[in-house]
Amino acid sequence: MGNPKQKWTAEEEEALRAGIAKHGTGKWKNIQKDPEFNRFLYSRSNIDLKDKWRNMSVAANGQGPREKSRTPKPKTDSPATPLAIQQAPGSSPPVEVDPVTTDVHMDDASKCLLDGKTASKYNAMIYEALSTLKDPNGSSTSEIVCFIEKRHEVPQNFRRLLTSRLRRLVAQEKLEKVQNCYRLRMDVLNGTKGPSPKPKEIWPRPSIPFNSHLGETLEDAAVAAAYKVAEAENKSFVAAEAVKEAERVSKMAEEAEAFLHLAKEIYERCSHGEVVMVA
DNA sequence: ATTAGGGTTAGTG
DNA sequence: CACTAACCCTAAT
Repeated sequence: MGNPKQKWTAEEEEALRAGIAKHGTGKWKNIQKDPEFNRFLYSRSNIDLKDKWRNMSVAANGQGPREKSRTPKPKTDSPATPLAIQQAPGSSPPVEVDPVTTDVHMDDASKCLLDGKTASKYNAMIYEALSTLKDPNGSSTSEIVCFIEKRHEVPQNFRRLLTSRLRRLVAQEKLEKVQNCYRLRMDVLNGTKGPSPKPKEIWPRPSIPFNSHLGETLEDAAVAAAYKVAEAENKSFVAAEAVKEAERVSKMAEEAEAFLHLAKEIYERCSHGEVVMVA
């Protein structure tokens, strides 16, 4: 009972970030066991780390906090490469195809236990409700609950389940949330759920809580070095991204200039009375 | 043994 | 009451 809820401290969060920078996402146990991160994370389980990272990711994803516009959509790195950072941008499919998008078939009889299929079932109900209600501004939780209750038998705590589901679907970019209302996303509806709005894969700020007094012991020094390496790796990754962006912008500039040139030429000719056809 | 992801609950506004 | 963050459960690997 003396265990209400242990809020994550900033130090723990930083340790987690640093741990991910060093070991990669998905290596929760490694991070947790790492003697140095363990100094901060000893009271957290690998599952706690995973959950926390998920929370941080979601917060950075949706319309959460304005500050954190980072989009760490981490994909497990290949087990063959112990190197920390080696993620190819555009290689992770954060939104997988949902097989129940249009399936609204559900017999009341098929209500068993809350197995893995429950989620899809609820998803289907939600899609059914939203696609029937067709409210351009979205439908509120209550409206959705009402709709579903009329058509299906639902458990007592359904509202809770539903809000949880809705939240998840929003996080998965399958639904849009405006105000307190939810609606289907166009790209999901059209089946154009292409690889599209894949946010850039930038790691969360790798700033690490360095101890100012480095090198007290050999171990400390080693740890400090590890931190440095992790940070450097992160920086190089971010730098690489920046270079790509710069190249893209410069290309755009080139194109714009060419366009301007063309416009000038046309203007020139027009002012000489020529008739210019533009394709 | 661990991880990923769905579900539950305490805490807050 | 709605929402979020921490915590729990379990299938899958």
